[in-house]
Amino acid sequence: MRILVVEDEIHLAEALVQILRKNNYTVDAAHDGEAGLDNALTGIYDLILLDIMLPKMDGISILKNIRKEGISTPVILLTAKGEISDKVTGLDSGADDYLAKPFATEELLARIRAASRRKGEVLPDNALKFGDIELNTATLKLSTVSKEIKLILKESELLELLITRKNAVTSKELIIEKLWGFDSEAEHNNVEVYISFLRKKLAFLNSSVSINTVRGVGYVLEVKA
Amino acid sequence: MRILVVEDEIHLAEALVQILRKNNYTVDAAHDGEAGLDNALTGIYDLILLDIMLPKMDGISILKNIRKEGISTPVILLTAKGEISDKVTGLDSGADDYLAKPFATEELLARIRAASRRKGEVLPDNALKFGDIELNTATLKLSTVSKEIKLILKESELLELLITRKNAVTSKELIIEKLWGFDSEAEHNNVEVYISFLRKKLAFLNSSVSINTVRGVGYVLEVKA
DNA sequence: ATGCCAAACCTTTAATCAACCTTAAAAAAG
DNA sequence: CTTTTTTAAGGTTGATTAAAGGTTTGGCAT
Repeated sequence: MRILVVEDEIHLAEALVQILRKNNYTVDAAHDGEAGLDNALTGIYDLILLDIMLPKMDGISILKNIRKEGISTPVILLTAKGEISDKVTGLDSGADDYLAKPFATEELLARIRAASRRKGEVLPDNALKFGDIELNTATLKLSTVSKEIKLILKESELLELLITRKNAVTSKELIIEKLWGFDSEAEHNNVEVYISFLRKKLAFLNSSVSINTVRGVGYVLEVKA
Repeated sequence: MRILVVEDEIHLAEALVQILRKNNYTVDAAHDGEAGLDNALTGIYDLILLDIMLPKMDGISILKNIRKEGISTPVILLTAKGEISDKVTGLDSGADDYLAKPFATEELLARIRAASRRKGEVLPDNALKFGDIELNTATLKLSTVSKEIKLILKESELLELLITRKNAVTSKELIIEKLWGFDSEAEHNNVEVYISFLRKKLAFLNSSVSINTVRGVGYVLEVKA
């Protein structure tokens, strides 16, 4: 269970990190909004503790941003005492919970347990989201809200790679290295075949996600308008 | 963007180098503390990944040393998992961030982006700017604030060359060498054709950037008033 | 200076070539 | 035997090259 703490007061941040580590969580900290957003966008976290007042980018903007990117990691907002409007805005923006500073350690831990429990009900582990699709790398099922289709292992691995690298163009060489191994005999055509398979399944799902070819460079995921 | 990796575990060091190169960073590696300090003191790096436990000289000493010399290159410390005291010491000594081993590739990249952004570098590594245009060499898209157009690979490579050499006149010979390779059969006319293609696309964008011909010498970018 | 010429350069298009796509079938794995 | 992976082949698309004709430039003779 990996937690991201986004808090600019170094003192409080360190305290949080220590408390959480002591309770067997893996913890990373970011001390301003931009760093927090960057970390959050990696999608590797199971929970985010997010201060609202932050340098460079406020917590609400971060929250909206990560939700827009399809990342559904539970977020607990840390609000200054009594800022009710903050709380409302936060929940509207996709927060799961809020916690007024100062707070008791036990309350924090309780809310974390609650948030992660809630998440477990909604989204299975190993689920990756991009646009309107969700890929479960454990069950190899690719789904939209209305449809679902089974992938085979290589298809899932390929799509997983493309989703985790959604901001970059992924070359066939990299794909071969990741799916077939460093010095395999696999040809470009192997990649093309699986790209073709995936496209067919995306079409079947009527997904707005498509795989874009950048000739001479590689492939990149795209959400059609 | 040039990164120095100081890490004594050859295996991890090599992995880091490969990952970073693949993400378009220029990377050098040092395998012990003294070599690391020497390299760091050159001041040519935009970022340093610094292991704490190193033969000959530990990472914290290196860090203090380069800060004492007035070098403000962002430093990300690589710490063994859970060594909080390391982290505190590290931050007190002038580190920008720390990363616990083992770490996810994406997290590493995110922290690098965050660190370089903090330093003032805003653009992703494969975005090049000149005048009112921005070229993304990964997606091959050329854009102004209002418009965007797709380039093909050779066009992008050519424009990239012109942008990186914006203060010099770039000869057709050099262009041929860079885009077609050392002893290719390519003619001057091949270059002229792609220059023509690029000019057409710049015109489409209504960009203030134009490609200036210096007769007998080569081409140079220019921003119209 | 003026006009002419040759060289350098520009632009467009058609043909060629390489990258990519798709499908089917063979081979391998389970 | 079924499912997955690999190989293979033909088709399609789009990039590259080559070629031709037009335009600009600068040198040079007048």
